[in-house]
Amino acid sequence: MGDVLPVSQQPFLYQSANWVWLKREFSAWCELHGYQYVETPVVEELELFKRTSGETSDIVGKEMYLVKRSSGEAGGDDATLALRPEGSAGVCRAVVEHGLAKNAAGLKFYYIAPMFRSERPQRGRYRQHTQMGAEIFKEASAAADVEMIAMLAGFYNRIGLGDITVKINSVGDAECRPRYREKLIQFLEILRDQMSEDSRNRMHANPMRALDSKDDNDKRLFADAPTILDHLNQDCADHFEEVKQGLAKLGIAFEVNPRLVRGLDYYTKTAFEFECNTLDGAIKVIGGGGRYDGLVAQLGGPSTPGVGFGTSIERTLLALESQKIAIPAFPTPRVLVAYMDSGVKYDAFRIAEDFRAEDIHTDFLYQAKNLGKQMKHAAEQGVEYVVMVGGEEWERGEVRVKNFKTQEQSDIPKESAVHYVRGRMAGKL
RNA sequence: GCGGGCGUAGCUCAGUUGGUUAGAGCACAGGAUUGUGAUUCCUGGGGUCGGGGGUUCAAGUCCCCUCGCCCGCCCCA
Repeated sequence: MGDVLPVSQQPFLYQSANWVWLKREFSAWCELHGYQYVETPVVEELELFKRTSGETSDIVGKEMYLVKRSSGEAGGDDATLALRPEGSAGVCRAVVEHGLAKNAAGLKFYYIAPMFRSERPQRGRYRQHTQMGAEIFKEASAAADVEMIAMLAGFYNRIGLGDITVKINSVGDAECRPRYREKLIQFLEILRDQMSEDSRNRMHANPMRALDSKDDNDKRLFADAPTILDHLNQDCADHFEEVKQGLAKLGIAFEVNPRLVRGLDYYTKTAFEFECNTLDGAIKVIGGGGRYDGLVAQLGGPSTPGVGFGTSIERTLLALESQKIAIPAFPTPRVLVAYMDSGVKYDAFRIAEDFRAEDIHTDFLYQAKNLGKQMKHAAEQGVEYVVMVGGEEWERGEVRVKNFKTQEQSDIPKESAVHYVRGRMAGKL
């Protein structure tokens, strides 16, 4: 990502008002569903990600930023730490470390946090991206999967994003997936010499991903490949069935894609992705997630089911931009308190504080040479009222209040200026 | 990680076969206008020409390296 600044010439993606708004919307939506905020460190033990994401995954294999310990620390110069490439592993680690899975039921967490992957950056794909995610622990029921999908769909809907396609799949579990995997490798072996080099390299490390090849010839070759959905055991099949039925009952449209695979090895049963059709192919996926029933146990905790999702702020903003969805700008001041000369500057300052104490967004210039400058500033900021301090009326204990829209102005006792303006503003509504 | 394109003022860009002190528009600041903004006129501040090295009497311009952004892959969010 680049610098996120309150500058209107910045690209939409990097305007800070957009970020503030999106994060607030997400927090509010999660809290409405009973999720509570968590934060975990950016830097974790490298081993955590190796163990959870899978040694053969691209993320661990070539996209992780490695961090050396300081030379004074035990462990010396070895790069045994890493910048987190994804969010779930750290949250699971915290759940295990604090024994959270042992006592509370229905743990529901959300987070908004930067993730790091060492790749060649391009539009919609950054070395640092910010993920908004949620996780549910200790819930094996398919209803939890349904809530995750419904919640993310509801979030996009809440922020006005349309043209979203929900794709779901089941990737099986530790029992049925290896069986399918063997069968798939057998199928691919026969085509070995005809497939693309990329697919040949992938077929043993991650055969399910090979099926997802973009090569036209591969697509044709793999058309009749066995699918995971035909090889699920009873438990996984029942679970998937309930997810589909649950989504249907909630009126959430979805497509089943038996070739959908996620980039991390720890997923079990449900996997899902959200595509935004107004974005280009490569960056269409703006969010995704799935179930990870083995993850907590893998980290040394009690056997604890979990399901989660993540969505990228960057891609979500690109999606909002592609649909020309207006995001509220930062609020601008409604009142400017101006002063005639520096002798009354702090009197004006105090009056500005009176307005702010009444929750009226009020501006004040620290060093204004003359009233003209302050008027110009008021115009640029689009304020509704200017309160002028100084001159004859100030001697009488009054301030001059100017309605910037109508040009009308009148002198008001200084202690009732706030109530005067507030009354006018309220009357206008 | 692989292949390609682009980096000149805050922004959009110009800059000839290498040749004085790198320009324009917009934006910004000051003044005309010391109790009232939008027009106009005048003046001004701003640049490591992405960075480093090389060739040359001379480099924004040519060569090499590097960083950043963008595009296509791999992969992902």
